[in-house]
Amino acid sequence: MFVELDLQSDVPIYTQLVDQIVEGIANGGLKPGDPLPSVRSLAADLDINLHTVNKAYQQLKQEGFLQIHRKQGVIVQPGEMPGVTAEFETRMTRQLKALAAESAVRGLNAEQFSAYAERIYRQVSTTDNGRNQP
Amino acid sequence: MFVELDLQSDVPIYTQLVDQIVEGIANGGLKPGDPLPSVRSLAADLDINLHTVNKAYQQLKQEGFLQIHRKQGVIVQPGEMPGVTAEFETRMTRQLKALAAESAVRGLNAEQFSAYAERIYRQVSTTDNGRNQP
Amino acid sequence: MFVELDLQSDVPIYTQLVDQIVEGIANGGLKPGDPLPSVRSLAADLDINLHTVNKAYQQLKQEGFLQIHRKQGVIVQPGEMPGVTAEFETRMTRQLKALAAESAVRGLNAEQFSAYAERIYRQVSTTDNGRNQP
Amino acid sequence: MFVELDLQSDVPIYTQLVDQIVEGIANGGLKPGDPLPSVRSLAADLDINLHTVNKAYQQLKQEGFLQIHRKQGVIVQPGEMPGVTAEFETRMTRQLKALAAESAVRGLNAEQFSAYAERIYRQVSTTDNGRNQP
DNA sequence: GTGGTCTAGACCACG
DNA sequence: GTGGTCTAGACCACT
Repeated sequence: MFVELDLQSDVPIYTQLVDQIVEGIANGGLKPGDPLPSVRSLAADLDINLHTVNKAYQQLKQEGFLQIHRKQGVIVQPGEMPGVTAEFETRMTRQLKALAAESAVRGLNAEQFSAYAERIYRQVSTTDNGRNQP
Repeated sequence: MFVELDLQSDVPIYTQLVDQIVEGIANGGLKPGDPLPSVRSLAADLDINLHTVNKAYQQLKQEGFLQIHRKQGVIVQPGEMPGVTAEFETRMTRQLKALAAESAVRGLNAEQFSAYAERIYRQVSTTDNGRNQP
Repeated sequence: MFVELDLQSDVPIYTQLVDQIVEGIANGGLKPGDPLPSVRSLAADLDINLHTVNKAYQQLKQEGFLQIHRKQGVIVQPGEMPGVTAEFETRMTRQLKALAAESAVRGLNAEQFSAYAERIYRQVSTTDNGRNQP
Repeated sequence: MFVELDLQSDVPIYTQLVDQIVEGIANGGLKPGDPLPSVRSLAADLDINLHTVNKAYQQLKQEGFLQIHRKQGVIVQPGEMPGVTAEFETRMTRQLKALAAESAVRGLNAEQFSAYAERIYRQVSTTDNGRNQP
């Protein structure tokens, strides 16, 4: 598994898991329809609690990135991924606002900030999922 | 006071307070050397506990954005603000990574993402603090 | 628990706690990776408030001497301890300066002062942490 | 006046004042019998509160470093300075213990620690008051 | 059961 | 009147 957890981070483990699965989808490591490990096996692999993995999966299902079937197990949402929802936009705006403000105070200008954001994006999403072309 | 809190949010109150004060500095509403309300008066204003305000102030002091004096109370760091530290870069990278990945999955491309970031920056930092020019 | 507090002292309880935990690390009573009591149990043991214990733990975490995990609780920083930082040097210099000056006025000469310092050091750091050898 | 205060330090102003006067005595800038500014004039000079200066003077008088006369004003203790009292030894031991422990944890060995202490001593007490000879 | 957060109310040191 | 410290008690997120 490609997941790396930092158990001593202040970021909850299930959140780290969510983030890394989303990253996996973004960089093409996980493609629509791909299977994910079962809750039990992933928990065993990562040596964390079942509930923690389950919570991450449930959140990803709730947001439409995963499907959870009783028999087949867990798979990456086949077909269309959810687009930019109002909820996501609110969340992203709130977080970017805080980052942008702190960046500004620390001396980064608008260009530097957006260039930084773009660089991170390109690191995270090296491969293309086929619909993010200009 | 210009602070608006969302007591229902899952973002801790003291974090919201920290963010909004940083925003205040970024947009010029708070200038270096400006006084901030005492913990007691701000707590009363916002109808929250003084310890919550204190926690926010302490964090901002710790990061070098505020100074806390015995008698004069709390003021915005006069002179130079702290620059881009390693901790800040780590934190910003981690958060941007998650946002960028989710944005990519939801269909935003690199240009859209960085343009969004830049737009937020310009909203937050309308006035200029004098050193963020190209 | 090896902690002894003087509730009458003008030294804050959380500071005494911080000092004694650092001492514990210095004399080998606490080794890297060792667990510390939970805030609640230590507070109960010492008959003080859990917030006071928490404040001490947070400060030690902040300085890099402890790690605070979600579930496992609190452990002594495994691996490398933080070295001599600029802040520490500033703090130590300030305190030693005051002590040295008063010692001089009270009739101790340089050799006596440094011998006293060395004696205290050897009392405090009886065992060896493996890297303080000449 | 040779006093320099850091108003944004967490060290109380009166303590800084006490320390600097003791330093003045240690380095010979202030000799036994020398007059000190009146409470009023020193407070005016340093732009601090009368009470603050008074508190520092009272503490120094209490410890036997100053004499305060109604008419003549304040003078450095003429004749013999107080020696090493039990109270001072307790205080010095407590502070050195904490410093030594933290130094040990941060990787300084006994020699480095005592050498550091000696170096500070010699900075502070360049001139000799005539009785600190070996 | 752990730490994280918040509240309420109190006393003290500082200036 | 200010922040610093401490207590008591509560709810919540995480595991």
